[in-house]
Amino acid sequence: MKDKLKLSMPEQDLQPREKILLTALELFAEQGFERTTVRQIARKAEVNISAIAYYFGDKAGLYQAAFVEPLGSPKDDIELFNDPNISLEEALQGLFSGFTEPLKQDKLAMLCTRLHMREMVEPTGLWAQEIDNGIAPYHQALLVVLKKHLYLNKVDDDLHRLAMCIVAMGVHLFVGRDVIEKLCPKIIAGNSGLNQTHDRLVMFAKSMIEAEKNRRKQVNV
Amino acid sequence: MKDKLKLSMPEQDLQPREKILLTALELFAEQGFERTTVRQIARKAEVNISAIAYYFGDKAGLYQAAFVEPLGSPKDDIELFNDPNISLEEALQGLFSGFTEPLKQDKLAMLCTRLHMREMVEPTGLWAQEIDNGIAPYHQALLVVLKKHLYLNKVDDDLHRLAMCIVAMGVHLFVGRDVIEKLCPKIIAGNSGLNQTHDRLVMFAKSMIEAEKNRRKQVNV
DNA sequence: TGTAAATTCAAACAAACGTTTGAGTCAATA
DNA sequence: TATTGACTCAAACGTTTGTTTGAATTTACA
Repeated sequence: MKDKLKLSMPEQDLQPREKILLTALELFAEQGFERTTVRQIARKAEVNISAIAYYFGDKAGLYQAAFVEPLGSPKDDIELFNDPNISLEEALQGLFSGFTEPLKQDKLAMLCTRLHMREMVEPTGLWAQEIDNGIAPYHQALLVVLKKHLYLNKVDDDLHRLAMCIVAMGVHLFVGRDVIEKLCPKIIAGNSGLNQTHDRLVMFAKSMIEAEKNRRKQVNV
Repeated sequence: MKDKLKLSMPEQDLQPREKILLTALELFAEQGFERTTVRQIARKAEVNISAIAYYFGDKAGLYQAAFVEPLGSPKDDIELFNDPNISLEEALQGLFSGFTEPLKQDKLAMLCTRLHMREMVEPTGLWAQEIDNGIAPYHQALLVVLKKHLYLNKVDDDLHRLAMCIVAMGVHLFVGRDVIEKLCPKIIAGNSGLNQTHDRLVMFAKSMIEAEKNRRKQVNV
């Protein structure tokens, strides 16, 4: 196992390997895999091109490392949902924190999230792995919480629709970032604005769940 | 002005220019600008490479043409919102139809929408133009409808948040397509499934608007 | 200090990219 | 038939891409 990556972001006095990794993470997250060249990474990281091959084999290996290494496994977050005593409010708080917290201060977390979101739209090949290990368990955990709070005994398509719409609001904070920054930047800029956005997401999610509950009540009469 | 592009999708017996344009639209929409090569387009369209330069100047010109030509201006859709007599229900129906209808049968409309959504995540340079001409007016029109139905006299950040969350659900049908197809494909496959998704989106949006209305009521006591 | 491994470096590599060339083909017109 | 303009084609262009090379340099350890 490699040493745990230093989480401090001042990108100076880092070991070459870490400097490359963080620079690559930033460029991949901002520009995507194709638009980012190894020369650009090497230049910005102030290392020789061949250092990339030396440490990571090739560009794809670097991408994979940037994708996997900086963040630990997301299982901790998922266990949050598995707690049977968790309230709906708490579950939603935790869910959306995964989207809003990275936008606050932690540049590393933000870049990691951005990269993972990008993989959703621009699959590079790690996608199949990511959807199985990262997204699907999350979706399943959310389904379990929703199923419980709607008093259902099986997951149906409409529950999938509800889960998808709830997650969509969080995803959009990253996917639609450029648009948001142009149209209403304040809602993702600064801690207070983000906290307020977080509260609204929770509120909206709760209202959607309530609406779905009512719809099912009406259908079952 | 060029002749209007034929909207029929059987890609045979088309003029070379149209064949290139439709093939490029498909590949750009599926793979993005960078991953799509002019050779790939030429091969799939069964034309010589240099035909692309002949008809469109260069790759960027072809992309621009594929981005702009197939769809007319979206002003018709926006005028839908400007009707002062429109109900909230109708406005939301119209809004989400813009996302669900292209997924039904119309392959051309679906590719166009996908390409425009992709531009949001992977800006190529047309982005600034698209956000000004395509997205911003839409967002503004939605804000007007929401403002009216919440009885507000000015647009504030929380109204932006509401609008963003509503739009996010529609956008996610395209941005998260691959994920959806893996986790719950039925909600975007087939007309009946899409119709049901459409109805849920409207219902969720209405519940979010209601929640926001109640929140403001509580704040103002 | 001496030796071997680890790391860095400038340079070159083949392949793929977008683009251009110039001869060639075809249909229409005079 | 001769000529023009629209269009097609195989081939080559110059760049940039990711990758590799092999010698230099630094580091670690006996």
